[in-house]
This record gives sequence, structure tokens and C-alpha cells, in this order.
Amino acid sequence: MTEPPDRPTQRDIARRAGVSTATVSYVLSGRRGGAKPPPEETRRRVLRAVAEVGYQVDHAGRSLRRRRSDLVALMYPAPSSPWSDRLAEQMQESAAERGLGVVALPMSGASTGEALLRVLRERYVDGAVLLPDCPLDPAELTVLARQGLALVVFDDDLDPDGFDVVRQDRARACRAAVEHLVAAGHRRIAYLGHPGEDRRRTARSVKLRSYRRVLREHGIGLSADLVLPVADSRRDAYAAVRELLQRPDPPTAVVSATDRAAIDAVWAARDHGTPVPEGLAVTGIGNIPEGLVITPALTTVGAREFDFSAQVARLFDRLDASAPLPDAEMSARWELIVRDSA
Amino acid sequence: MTEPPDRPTQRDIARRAGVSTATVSYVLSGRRGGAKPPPEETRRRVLRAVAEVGYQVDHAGRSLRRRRSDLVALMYPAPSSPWSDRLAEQMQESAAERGLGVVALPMSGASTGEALLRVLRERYVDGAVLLPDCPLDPAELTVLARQGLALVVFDDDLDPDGFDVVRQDRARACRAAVEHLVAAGHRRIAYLGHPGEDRRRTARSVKLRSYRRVLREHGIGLSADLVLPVADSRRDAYAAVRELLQRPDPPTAVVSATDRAAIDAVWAARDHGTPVPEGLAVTGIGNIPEGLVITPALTTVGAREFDFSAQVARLFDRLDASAPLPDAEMSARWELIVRDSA
DNA sequence: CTGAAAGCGCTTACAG
DNA sequence: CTGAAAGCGCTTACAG
Repeated sequence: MTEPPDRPTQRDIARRAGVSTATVSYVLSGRRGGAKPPPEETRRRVLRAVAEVGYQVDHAGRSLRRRRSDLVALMYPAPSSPWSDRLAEQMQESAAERGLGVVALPMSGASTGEALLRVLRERYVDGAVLLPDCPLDPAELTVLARQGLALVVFDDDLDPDGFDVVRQDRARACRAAVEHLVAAGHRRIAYLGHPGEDRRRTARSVKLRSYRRVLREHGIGLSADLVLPVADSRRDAYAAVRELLQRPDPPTAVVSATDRAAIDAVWAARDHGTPVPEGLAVTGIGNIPEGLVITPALTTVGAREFDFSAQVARLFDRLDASAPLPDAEMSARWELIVRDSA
Repeated sequence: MTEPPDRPTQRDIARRAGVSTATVSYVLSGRRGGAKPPPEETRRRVLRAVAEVGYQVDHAGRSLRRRRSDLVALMYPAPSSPWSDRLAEQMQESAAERGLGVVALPMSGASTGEALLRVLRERYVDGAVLLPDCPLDPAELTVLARQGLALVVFDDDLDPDGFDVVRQDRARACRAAVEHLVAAGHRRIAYLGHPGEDRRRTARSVKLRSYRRVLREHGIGLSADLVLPVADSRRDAYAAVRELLQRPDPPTAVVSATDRAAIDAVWAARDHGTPVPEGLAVTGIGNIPEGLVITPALTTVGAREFDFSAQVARLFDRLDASAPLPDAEMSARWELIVRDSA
């Protein structure tokens, strides 16, 4: 470990400016209980010393003493998406107004999940927004919340318990997408899913479960060779759909766990000479802005508003509250958004 | 501010287990100078108390005492890209092996840049990787490095100075893309750029500068109406290229500051009935995997290897080193990658 | 108006 | 083998 080579402390500043560390702290923080701030002359001496040695406050010392870190986190499943980017941006705007910082915690793989949980558990941050598909034990969330961590959790099943929950109703929306295809007469419907989705019993597999359930409800047989774990790779998705279309009995519709893969499905169909939606109907899940660009525009499922201000505001309300707030349930419902590709 | 309601401390655990806080710390950290660990019976008592009250170590206390946070950061310009996602993932893998955590710091807008800098300056993290286009004062980097922050900086101009620098040679590569179009006979070449790119004299504007310079070198007049600030929005890029193609004197080639916008340019041309590259040649910048999916495959500029292991390893070497390491210059050169779209 | 002092939660040489 | 104690850098009630 590199030795921290002589980072100056407030004691160094105090000595240099000929004042006490208390005065240094008052000057730097600008706060002072109710009392008057130090006089201009003292201020200047302190600030000069600060500039001379390049002093920066030490986060560990300050946050240990103040019992908070002035930092909030956004935890989201990798890879990032326009939605996670947008949420990060909105959190940063609100945080910057309050002088707080935002750290993003992209979760790729279960092993890193454990590492990221530490950031919440060890009080590295004062609050967090958790996007769906973050592998968190509900009991643990309750404990974290009870210890004063401000938490806004996107989840369709969890009950609020010291933290707030944002409902998206993803299962209903995903089923609506498949229903839409079935209602249009489709019987051979392929599914582009996340790798490993059928092995994990996580919230993420809500998409695959919805697909299976709707087919079953309509008496449509499930064929394993129509379920392809390619939704997280544009190349894989494109290749898979081209292959599907070359089969003797190609599907007439595709539902994809991601909009990105759905868009690739549209390209694949176009490049194959199959018209969309006539030859192949395509639905995505997620409603990313990109779906509006392709021709035909992508039918999908997701939130209509590209906006998280209500959820972000709630996080900061919890942070600012002098007493624990009552639990809230918020809504950011996913809808079926019918455009032209199905 | 919510009062931290009774987060248990090691003192609580010690009292409950009938041992000293030193013993609690030894049990929890597993470390003990050279000496033997506490005996099994003591260990069990401590761990039971820990479980009973749901104790979690406090990051502020620990990192103040140990003089490090066991956390590293990745700072990158928003929006995220497959490259920033990949780097975050590789950092997390290496960090997890060492029991460290990774936080991502997406930089959207200058105001948030200042907030994020605090994370480095105040020693929230022990080290960081900085991707290009993060607005950092070189002098400040030197100070941070001298104070012991491990730093790997992607930059083409900065000299290493207590931190390592990764060279990408972006200017040369961007010029090569435009040269490639000029060499193919193109004279009316549109440029899809970042909004505000011409106002900021940042490293980011290396793309626009390269475009202008090559045209000038070849005696090609610059027309302002061929420079469009749409490269950060898929919808804007698509619309802009459709509009370009409807002009009486449409460009014969497009170079885009992002691969995403370049891909939209290809779609726009296809939807307009203009063959690519015959009717419109298109080059991107960035080399994202998606460029391999479209037809024709995207000609672009970027790193060939989708891999940051050398740079990540270097960060952790710096972290592990007992004495400051000599400065290193590393290479992750951007190349012109000629495929089918130009 | 300013400074001495306590203490946030932890780790770690050190004494017993 | 275990505990008492010091101290990391900071902030803040409190005494002067």
C-alpha cells in the first residue's frame, strides 16, 4: 500500500495560520452554530494557509464526526441503459443543489453484488436508489432502513418497511406484450431472453415467466428451441433471429427481454427480406428512446415518462427529514406501448 | 437529517460478548499482526453477538483509522457506453478479488464534474481510472497523485506526473477516418458532433478539430450547415441525416462523433433509399460492438481490443505498491477500422 | 471572538 | 491470550 505521503490536516493549517483547529473548521465549513463567523482577517489567514499547502478536507474524519457521508448511491444492474443513465443524471442534479455527491454502483454478476452491498451496509452512503434486479435480501433492506439509510427501492413484490417502494407492475406489462401478439393471431412466438434467466428465480425472470404463462393460458405449446438467451448481446440477437428466419418453420413473432435485442430482430428481419410486422412481429421490453428511431417504430413495454423526478425527490425528502418518514408506495407503471413493429 | 437510529458499534458487541473491543476487531477483521487469532470459543461468542444485533462495521471509523477506504472509482463522461460498462466490469472483477469495491462516477455536465472531483480530493477512494473528456486540471491531478491517490488517466496530451497515462492517439485516428473519406473522393462531408462541441476547447472537441483540419488540408471548404450537433441523440441523428439527404445538394459522406449516431445515419440512408456506402459513406468514432451488427458493417475508429486488463492491473499495482511507482505511459491506440459503410 | 477538549467508530502497537 | 489506551481527522458544544 502506498503510504499517504504527507496529506496536510487541519492541525497543519491551524499551526500555519496561528489559530486553533476549531477556527480552521469554522472558516472552512462556513457554519458556526448560531454564532457569528470569524472576522475577515482570520478568515484570510486561514484561507491563505489552505491554499499554500493545498489542503483538502478528509472525508473519513468529517463523516465519522458528522455521522453522515453526504453521498448517495444508485445501484443498477449492468449493463447501463438510457434509463439508468437518466436516473443517475437526475440524481446528480438534485444532489448537486444540496452539495451532495452521487456514486453509481453497476452490478455485474453476483460476486460484485456482494461487494456493492458493502457500500450500503457499511454506511458509505446516506441513501440509495435501487433499480430492479438488484439481488437484495428484503430482510437486509429492512435492517438498513432501520439504521437510518434512506432507501427508495424499485420492486413489484416487496412491501415498504422503513423504505419506499416504486411499483412498475412489470409482470402485468410483460404479459400484455405477449397477449398483444397472441391476440393478433400469433402462435409461434420466439423469446429472446437474458442468459441464465431460466436458472435464476429472480425478479428479472419475470419476463420469461410472463412469456411462458401467457402461452400456457392460451394453450400454446412451449418449444424450448424458441427461447434464446441472446437479449444482452446485439450481435447474438441479430444472429439468432437470422437463424430463426431460416428455419423451415420460422416463428411469426418475437418478444425480446430487451429493446436493444428487439431492434436487432427488426434489422435481422429486414436484412433477411422479411417485412415487419407482416412477416415477423417484434415486441421489446424496456421502452428505450432508440425504439422510436427504427422503421417500423418498436412496439414495446415500459414506462412512458423518461423522468424519475418524483422518485429522486422522495430520496432527498427522506434524507432531509428530521424524523423517519412514513412508508410510501410510488408508481412508475410500465405500459404496453403499441407502435408499428407488432 | 434522519437521526441514525441506534446503529450498533463494536463497543456494543464487546459488552454483549463480554470481551474488549480489541478482541471484537480481531475477530471481525481476521487479522492480528503476527499473533494467533482468538480461540474458537471467543470467536463464537463475538460472532453470535454480531448476528444478534445485526452489526456492520462502520466505514468512516475504519477508513479514518486505516487511512484508506478500500474503494476505487471509475470516472467517465455520461452517457455510459459499452466501453465504460466494460471497464467498470473489469475493475469490479479485479477489485472483488482483493476485497475492494468500485464506484462509478458518471459525469454529466460541468456542475456535476465539480461534485465528483470532491470524491477524489476528499479521499473517498484510494484510486481511480479517469476516462477521456473528464474535465480535470492537470495541476490538480499532480497534487492528488502526490498525496497518494493511485491514478490511471486516459489522456493524449497530459504528461504522467505521479500518475500513469494511457495514450489513445485519438486525434490521429479521427483524422484517419476523415482522410479515408477524402481519399475515396468525397468532398461534401457532413459531421455529426456533440452539442456544444465547437464552443468548448476540451479534449472532446478533438473530433471536430480533426474533421476541420483534414478538410482544410485538402482545400475543402467548411460549410457550417454540414456540422450538426446531434451525435448524442439517436433520434436527432436519424432526423438530421434524413433531412441532409433531402437537400438539393446532399453530402456524399458523413463522419459521426459517435458510433451510435453513425448507425442511425446508416438507417436513415437505408430508409431514404440511399445505398450505403455508394450513395452515402458513413464513418463512426468509438468502435462499439453494435457497429458489427448493422448492414453494411460500420467503418469506424477506436480501440481494437475490448479489454482494459492492462490498465486495470496497473491501477491495482499502484494501490499495492509499498512505495510510489515510476510513471508509466501505456497504449490503447485507436485505429481506423475499415469495414463496409465507407 | 477563540481555543481546549471531547468524541465520532475503528484498529493496533503495547503492556500485562 | 486479552484488554486498556492512543490516535486517525474532523466538528461542535462549551468555557473563557
